[in-house]
Amino acid sequence: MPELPEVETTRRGLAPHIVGQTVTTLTIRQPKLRWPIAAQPLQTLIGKPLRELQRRGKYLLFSFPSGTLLIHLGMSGSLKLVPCTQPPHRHDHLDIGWSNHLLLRLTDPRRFGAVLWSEGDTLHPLLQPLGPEPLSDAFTHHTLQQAVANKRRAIKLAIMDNRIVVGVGNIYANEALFQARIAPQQAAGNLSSAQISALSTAIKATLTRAIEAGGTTLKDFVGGDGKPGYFQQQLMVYGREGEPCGHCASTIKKIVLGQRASYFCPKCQAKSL
DNA sequence: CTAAGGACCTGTCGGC
DNA sequence: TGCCGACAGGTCCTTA
Repeated sequence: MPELPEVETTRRGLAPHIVGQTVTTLTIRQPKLRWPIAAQPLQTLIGKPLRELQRRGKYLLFSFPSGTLLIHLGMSGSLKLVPCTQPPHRHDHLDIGWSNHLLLRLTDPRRFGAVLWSEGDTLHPLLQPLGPEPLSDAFTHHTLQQAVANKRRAIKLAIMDNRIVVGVGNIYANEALFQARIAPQQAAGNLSSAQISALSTAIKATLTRAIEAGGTTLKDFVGGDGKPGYFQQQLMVYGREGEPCGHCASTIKKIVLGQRASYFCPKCQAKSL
């Protein structure tokens, strides 16, 4: 589920309801996520106000006066606000209760997600190596060019590397490469500066479009089932092995790169060199 | 440095 | 209907 667009949609949906509210309760039902949820620092949040809700890559950052709570949704996580009387289901691992009587409920069947604490103003170690935000001015064709110069690894692996740019998951890596007409297995350092330019533009465009599509379900974050529908949007190649390309009608191919499914049009995204 | 593979989990789907 | 393997939107870590 959660690629950057969904995380951003989640942030926008939650923020108006909980920023400024005070934590009243904290319930950890299943601490075994990717890393164990540390109960001790979290319990000290009771009585504290949420100052801001921000996003860095796919991490949601809940800023409190004493530090920052980080939540990563992994492969299958989701957050929603529910009435404080709503009984939990099987995979509801964490509830944070607020002064407005809503519960922020973390659901994550596969438990690849994470709930972490960073004390005071310290940047959590997991955030330190992260590269630029794809939608910010810190990410340009120049920074991408520099990051991949002389690299032999496949360009798809490079753009999914958080140190080069954050938040580009498997779906959007495939889609952005299609838009930029670059084969996923191309050596990153061999791309022309025109190709790099097209790719950085495509990454921004693809993510922006997806966030806009996700924005249509913001109302569902309170009380509703909170399932954003942005992936209804037309995916040009992802999951379309064997289907005709929307541009040239060639058959979409699937290969595996870094153990992840990679889809591309062998004609539109022909390899060069 | 890079590449490759394993690890963490559950749910769903297709094939037999 | 039931069982089994393959696979899923993430990403860190170890090993070569």
